[in-house]
Amino acid sequence: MKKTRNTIAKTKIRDLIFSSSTALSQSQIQNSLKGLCDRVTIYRVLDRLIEEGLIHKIVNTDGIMKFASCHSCSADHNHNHIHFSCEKCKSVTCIDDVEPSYHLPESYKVTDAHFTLSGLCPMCS
Amino acid sequence: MKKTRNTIAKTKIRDLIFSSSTALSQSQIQNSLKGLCDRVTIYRVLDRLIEEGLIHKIVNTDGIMKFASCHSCSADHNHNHIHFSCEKCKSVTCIDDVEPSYHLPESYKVTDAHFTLSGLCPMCS
DNA sequence: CCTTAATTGCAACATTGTTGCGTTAAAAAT
DNA sequence: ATTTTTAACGCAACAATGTTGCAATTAAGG
Repeated sequence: MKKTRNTIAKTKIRDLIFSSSTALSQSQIQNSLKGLCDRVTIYRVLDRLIEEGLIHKIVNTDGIMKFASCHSCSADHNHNHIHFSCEKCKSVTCIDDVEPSYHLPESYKVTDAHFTLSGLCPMCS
Repeated sequence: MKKTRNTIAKTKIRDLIFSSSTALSQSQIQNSLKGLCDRVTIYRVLDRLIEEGLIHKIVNTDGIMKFASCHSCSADHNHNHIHFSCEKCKSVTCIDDVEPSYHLPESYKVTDAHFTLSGLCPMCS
């Protein structure tokens, strides 16, 4: 398999995501980095971090992708916890301690769950 | 409040969505209409249909918006049923008879649930 | 038929995300 | 310490989704 390198951009982006209490979008990361690297590089670093199992990708209710660290899902590495999306401040938060329950007809083969509740977060309500 | 008009485009788009077993994206609708109206018109008609409570909007796992009829949620008009997103044929289906259950800390004010399971639909598995 | 304002088409724009390619720079090999 | 390899980068260009402003059109009520 391919070797990966530890670059300045990768380290900075990883640290940003790991120190954030909410999931971050590419544009949020770009604003924090203040021109450290190109837009495209951020996308490519994010792809690599996902491949390495360090972060996971969440679709927000507005269709924008957000990225969060995998500290709670490192055990069996499932990302099937609930996410909360605030309609006011647009923050996306992983609710790590809540696992969703569901039931589907046998004919469906489920591989992933994407459960997001929207409303007002503790800060905005 | 504003009066709404029944135009050819609106009628056709409504019929399309209501006769479809899966949720449709703007581009899918555009392909079906074969130049009946402009791209922008489709977006505006969809907005109106949502406002009128005839259809609802679903974010697919890839971030693309899909639109489906509201036949099952007309009672108390909640769209909090489960959706299934097929990774192969990219179809999004409303699983009307399954309601998700969840539990969140009191500090969060939940107004909507967006629950999508992904994997393989009955046709693709 | 006439009026009015909801709806449309078109052009332009914003944002997110991707791809190709020549250059740069980690990190291993010498 | 220097060379080599190739992962990672910057830049330009592109694609797709979605939005906005404005002039022209047209549904629907009088």
